[in-house]
Amino acid sequence: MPTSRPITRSRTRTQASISLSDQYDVSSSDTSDDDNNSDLQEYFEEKEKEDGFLNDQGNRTESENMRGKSVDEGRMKSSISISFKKTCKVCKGTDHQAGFRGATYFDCPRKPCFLCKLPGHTTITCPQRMPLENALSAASPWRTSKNIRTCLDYVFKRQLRPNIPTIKPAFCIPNQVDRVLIRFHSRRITCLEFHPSKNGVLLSGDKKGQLGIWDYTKLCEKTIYESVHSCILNNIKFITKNDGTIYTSSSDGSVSCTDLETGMSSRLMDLNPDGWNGPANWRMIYGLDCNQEKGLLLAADNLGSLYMFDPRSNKMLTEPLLIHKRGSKVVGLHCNPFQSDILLSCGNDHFARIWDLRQLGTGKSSSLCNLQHDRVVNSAYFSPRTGSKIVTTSQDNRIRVWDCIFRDMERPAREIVHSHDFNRYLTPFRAEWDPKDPSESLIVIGRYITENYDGLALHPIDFIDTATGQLVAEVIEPDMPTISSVNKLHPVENLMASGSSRSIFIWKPQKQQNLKKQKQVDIGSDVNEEKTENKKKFIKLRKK
DNA sequence: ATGTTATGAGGCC
DNA sequence: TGGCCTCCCTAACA
Repeated sequence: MPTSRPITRSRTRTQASISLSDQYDVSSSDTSDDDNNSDLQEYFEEKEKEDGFLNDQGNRTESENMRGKSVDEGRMKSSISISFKKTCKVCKGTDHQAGFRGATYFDCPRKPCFLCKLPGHTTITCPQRMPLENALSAASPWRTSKNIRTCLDYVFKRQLRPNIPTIKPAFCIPNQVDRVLIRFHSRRITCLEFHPSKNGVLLSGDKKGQLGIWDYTKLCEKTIYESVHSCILNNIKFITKNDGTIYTSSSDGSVSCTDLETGMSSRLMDLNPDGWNGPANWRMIYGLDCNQEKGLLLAADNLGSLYMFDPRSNKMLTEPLLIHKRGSKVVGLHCNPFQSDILLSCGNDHFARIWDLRQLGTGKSSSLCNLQHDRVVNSAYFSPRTGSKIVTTSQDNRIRVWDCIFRDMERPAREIVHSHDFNRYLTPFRAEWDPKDPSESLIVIGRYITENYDGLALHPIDFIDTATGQLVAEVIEPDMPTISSVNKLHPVENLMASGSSRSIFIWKPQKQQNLKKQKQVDIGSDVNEEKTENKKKFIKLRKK
């Protein structure tokens, strides 16, 4: 049985960079799995091949099931009296097993596809699983509705048309790890933000409410402020670019203002002034954004309400306004970069909604537009330059793009199937625009399911061209086996910061970009190895 | 090495 | 509406 191959990819690095693979011997492989292989395991392998578990469709016919069962039982009876058949952890069936085989994950064939949610196949054969070379087939075609509805036309139409370039420049992908802060935070990272004016400063928040400040141009200059919040730090925002003050929101129900130099923070707003009165009464703030023109802060809580206040006078401007279904969490807020009175919100009620702040205060609290999704909307963002497009990330494993917010909003212009449907314990995935792309079409988002790269199970960071639905690049790092759900592109430089578990990675473009996926499906190898080799090494390294 | 646990949303009654 | 159960590629720590 072949063992996993060592990492052979060569990479150039800067002097200051940290490379995990420099710190351990990648060619010395862990041993041991082969010896433990029981007859039973071999039998399961054989049977899977016989039964066509690995067939094209990933389906099993009824007769095959029956046949498998009887052979199975016959064998078990002949050897032992107590049945200890291995069952599928998903459906508890006994004739197959879901899970990793080497670096390739096999789904339970009896469940709908984990990627596109449709029955009849698994993720391995899913037609929506985007290969880099042939990605066009992955996205659904442009949709046009006959019912063209004009929305926000009065704001955008004239100003924006001339600003949209006709020639699309080549994308520049930061696909090579430049430097890393391993275990910088004590809990998983929940948000990242580049300082808008201080070069090389990256701010990060974690699940515990701690704020991290890292000058990545000087590797050693990093600070953690521990007492900014008491639980999940959800957002970091600036009101003025040259300010040394940041505004943060948290699941502790507060919005804080923190001085970056001193770490002194003050509460601007606290939805839980009486402390903990049980989970039913606890309020959390997930959405936060600022209206740059007016210098206002907008925050939204877990019960569907929006709060507007002036951070200078620390006065609430209006009563809390219900902008999503009562009792449902508002997950995100985003002010339009071109017209900051236009607000985009998204929430657990499966909607993203567009609002005009000028109409909110006058008691006319109906939204301009409601964008329906099939499940929870993790994020919704206006495009960074013109604000005329919207990208949303929903838990139904689809990224939706609305192309022109002053035209047809009935349906998204494009739906891209992409794996970001997570169960608990992860920071929600959010597709974000590349602020440097003049065509406003490139987005970045981490991927949940693994891909097999030269025998390594890795979670890539995907760059997708929303104009075509094409997967432009999938960025991986052999030393990063964890999921990178927080990804932030630098507003000016060709850099990306990504938060993966407790570590932060800074990525830069490779001189010669090699975007071709090095994929090897090694069905049948390393059958017993649940955790891949690189994962084990990463764990070892972190324990040092 | 293996078990535990942090936790959220959907679905059912 | 609320309580209870379930859940598929986690990650870190006992």
